Amino acid sequence: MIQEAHPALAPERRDRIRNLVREGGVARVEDLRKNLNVSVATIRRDLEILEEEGKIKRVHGGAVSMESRLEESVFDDKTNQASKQKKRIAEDALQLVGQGESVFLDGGSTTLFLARLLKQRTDITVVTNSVRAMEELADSGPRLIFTGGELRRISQTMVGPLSSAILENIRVDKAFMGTMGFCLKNGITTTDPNEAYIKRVVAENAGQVILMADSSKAEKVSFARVSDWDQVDILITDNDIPKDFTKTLRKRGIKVRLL
Amino acid sequence: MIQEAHPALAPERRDRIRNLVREGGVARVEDLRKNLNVSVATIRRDLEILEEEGKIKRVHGGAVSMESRLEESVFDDKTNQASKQKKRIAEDALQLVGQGESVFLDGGSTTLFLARLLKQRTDITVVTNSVRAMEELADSGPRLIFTGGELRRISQTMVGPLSSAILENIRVDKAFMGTMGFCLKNGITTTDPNEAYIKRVVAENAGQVILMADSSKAEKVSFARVSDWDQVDILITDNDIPKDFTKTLRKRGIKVRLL
DNA sequence: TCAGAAACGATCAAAATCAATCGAAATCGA
DNA sequence: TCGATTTCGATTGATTTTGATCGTTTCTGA
Repeated sequence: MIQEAHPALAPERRDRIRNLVREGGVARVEDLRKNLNVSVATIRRDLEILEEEGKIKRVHGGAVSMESRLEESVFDDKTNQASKQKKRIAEDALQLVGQGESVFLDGGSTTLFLARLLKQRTDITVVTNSVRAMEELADSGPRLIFTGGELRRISQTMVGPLSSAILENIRVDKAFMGTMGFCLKNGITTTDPNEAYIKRVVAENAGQVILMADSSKAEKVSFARVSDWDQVDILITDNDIPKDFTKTLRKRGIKVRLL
Repeated sequence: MIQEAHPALAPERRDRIRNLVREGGVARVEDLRKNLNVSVATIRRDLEILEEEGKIKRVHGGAVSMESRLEESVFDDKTNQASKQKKRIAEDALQLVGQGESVFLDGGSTTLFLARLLKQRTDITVVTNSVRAMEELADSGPRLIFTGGELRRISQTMVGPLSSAILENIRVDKAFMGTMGFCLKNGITTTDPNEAYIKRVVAENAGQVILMADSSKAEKVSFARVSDWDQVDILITDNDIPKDFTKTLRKRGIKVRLL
């Protein structure tokens, strides 16, 4: 084991605490102590400071993160089976992103996982209307273009006519989309007409449209229609999807990737 | 001991320190000493100088870079005198925001304070190109329109032609702007031409332009010219600004609010 | 509700780091 | 070359940070 030459500098240590708390959503004092190799007293003092700065909130036994709504999803994700599915889908989607390409990410938890994976890829350009995806990539990562527009708080995405103003001016190689529901008869549907409209505009200006949706979304129909299947090039989903569903789509010329 | 050809020249050494600190985000005195082969006293003196120049921030045991990520923690340093000033300016600016108005906030620490205060105001519309301001208002608060465009990471703002595409389509009652420098002769200046361009577009489409800048920015000239004084309607600054500066501006029809 | 366990805050002493000072060495200008 | 000035390194006392201890508070399960 490498003997730690010097203890970490105080701000450095606090930064690490902050990240640990944020990544896990919560962190115990004891875990932080082991992780950073300092006494609990130091951890407590640091937590006190971070609380004053509003970065975390102390609770008995540890601290919870106050930053980035983004992470709260990860929080209830850990145990959640569906999010493991989403993560696998995102990992598969990552392989479709070629060198130097430009990609669009819409707002949704599945594409958010993909955003996280794309952080390493500085060779590409990411276009998104998702606040969370942007936050994920704000510090470092690929070239980032944000659509702007009016904030729809419930989904943390940018929507409306102003958004499409930018979208109409750009063209992406691949558009990665989530959805609330997809079925053979009604195509792709989602909850909000504004969201649907944005997705439609993007799809029209994309080289390929890649739909990322786990099988729980299959045969679900939501309120607002996004598009028909002929707009979709690739569907990434999991094995629990009905066999004949896959067959029909493939017959229509859509590539289906099962995980 | 190895015969060092020449001990590094002082400015050369400081440059190396600055790079080491920036690369690592942080650096401890002891490591710098070993690295540069000088005494700790010298390192300390150098750090002192670099801190005065604003390149780094000293902390117990070393220094953290002001030119990167960890800057953020310094950013909302409550004890910092300059940020108190900025807060006061923001509080004054808040009083200028009328019922139901639409306002623009640019990217800068002063306007960020204002964003924080505007969180309570659900009656207004906020337009911004600042990621941080958006994050501040993402959860709740006023109607929020984000300009979009390409992310400029160093300032965490949206810039470029795509940004102006949206900006040209909207009109705000009041535009609140920060700046890097302002002087009587050269008007308003900032570091980046892209930023400057956005500010200029906004100013043209705003009912009133309100400049928020503490007195330390007075008579400073930066690289990129934003606009002349005739674009500005109100300047909010503090009492340390030279008397004749105020007088001249008022003569030119600009309202100056001193705090 | 109560008792044991865990976590907490306050306090103090040790260690690390810092600021101030002084003298030596290098540099500069005449 | 000489004196002045600046830069550097070493020493010392002051300050800050850290870890350990101990009494108190909070949580948990019976």
